[in-house]
Amino acid sequence: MGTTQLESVPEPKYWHLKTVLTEALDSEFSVGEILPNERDLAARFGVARATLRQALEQLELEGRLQRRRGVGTTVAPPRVGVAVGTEQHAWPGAASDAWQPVDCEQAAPPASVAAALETGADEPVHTVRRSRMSHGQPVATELLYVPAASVPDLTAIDTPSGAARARAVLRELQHLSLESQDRAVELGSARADDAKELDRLPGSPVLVVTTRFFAAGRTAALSVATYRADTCRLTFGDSPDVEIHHDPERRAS
Amino acid sequence: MGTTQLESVPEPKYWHLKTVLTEALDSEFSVGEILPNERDLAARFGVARATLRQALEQLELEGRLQRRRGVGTTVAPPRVGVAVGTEQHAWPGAASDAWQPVDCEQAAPPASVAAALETGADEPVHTVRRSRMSHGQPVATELLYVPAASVPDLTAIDTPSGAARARAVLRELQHLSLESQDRAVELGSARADDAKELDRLPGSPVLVVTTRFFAAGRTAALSVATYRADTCRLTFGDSPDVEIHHDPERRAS
DNA sequence: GAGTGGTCTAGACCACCGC
DNA sequence: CGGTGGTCTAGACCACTCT
Repeated sequence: MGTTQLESVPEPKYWHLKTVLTEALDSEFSVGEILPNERDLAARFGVARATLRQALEQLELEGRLQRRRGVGTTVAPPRVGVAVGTEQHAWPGAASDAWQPVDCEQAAPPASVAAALETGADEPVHTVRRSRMSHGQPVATELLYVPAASVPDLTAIDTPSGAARARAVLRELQHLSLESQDRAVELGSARADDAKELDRLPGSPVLVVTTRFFAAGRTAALSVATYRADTCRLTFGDSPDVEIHHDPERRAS
Repeated sequence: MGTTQLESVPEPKYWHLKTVLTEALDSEFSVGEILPNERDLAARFGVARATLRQALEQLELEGRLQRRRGVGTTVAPPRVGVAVGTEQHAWPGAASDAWQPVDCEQAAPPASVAAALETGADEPVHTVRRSRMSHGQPVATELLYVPAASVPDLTAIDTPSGAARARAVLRELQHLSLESQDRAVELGSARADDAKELDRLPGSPVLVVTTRFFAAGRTAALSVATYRADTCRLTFGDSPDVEIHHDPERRAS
């Protein structure tokens, strides 16, 4: 008797808040517009600031909002499509692949990288840093690991430093014939240095694209690219210029 | 004078906590082991429970931990590689593509889907639900939108319902010749129904893979697949069986 | 300096699981 | 039922940006 519990599954406040805010964003706000600050918003919805923030966090994760400390919260533009699968059967650095060489150092790679390269822990590896821009904003950073054995003609003498050295490594790489490659995408959180370069806070969600390049029966290079998950949609198709804008958090059909 | 601020950039507590916990996971714990509960852990580290949870949340996002309400926190196994790019030039449903038909209904799709299908809002669309398992665990759910025009021989009469109807739609799809396809990956948060099927809470981070199938100069089908971001690594390469286990949050080199 | 988002606290209660 | 993680509160202070 009595307890006709139609409210048996009360959805969390932050979830409901997110729904309300999503609808407001769709109907009442335009891209770039700044929202009221968190204290005001929380008061307006009658919740604690922490609860409001939980909703904002998810909306930022979904690419709907952009928050910047000291500035405010703004409505984010639709995610940019970033082509990741077009350079099939081409070495990194070939014919302008949207990446910009930044730096290069020869050092022992992390253990996980050494394992993937199937190389000894003592074998020297060139570590090339590159970055990628889109619409004037940095969208990705990359660490490209190239075993010294893959670029035998490159001596320590004739490689100056910094970007020039990075370009030299990439140039040497073109001499090998690429047999195949291998890609994987997973979710990660930004390291401190990547976060700085991507203009985000450490720990921000990122899409990590790991690519292995095979040549001469070996893993000739390994690329670990870190894309901003909030602003990027990685495209793999034959026509990378399309814009779908599918809502990652869509309402029930 | 005095203030020789070598501590000028104090890293947040939760960040430091995460580092400590990561190292502990690497050295002192094995897969499947259960951690102390959050209240004990927080007390042990001398922080508030909310602060500890912030660290745990990131570790779960990175696939290092698995938390389940009412049960506890356990050390997660390495992410499973899930092949996403092998069915090149093949229709969904062809020759066992790891997906299992669940359901099918004929309804008006969300606006964003209708736009991607370049179909009128009034044109009927078959919506096939499928799910994907790996290692006995559900890893993905999919909504496959097939405009009625793509499967003209399928009448409402001879399609029973549920999984059988889903299979019928997939079977009819094979009659078209697939011209090309298009893929995109982005971060999203799980809808309530997807979350339930993936054994996660609503809002959990997911990788949304949107695939468009082209035939006869049209978009003949649209697939929106939702993968658990904490447990999955999407693989696109020619050899999907490899295991890299690259640490998404790796320490400085 | 004023205003923003980011971090942190010490509590409370709830929803869920397994015994 | 007891124990777990999930939600929520009402504060406080900090780091940052802009003016």
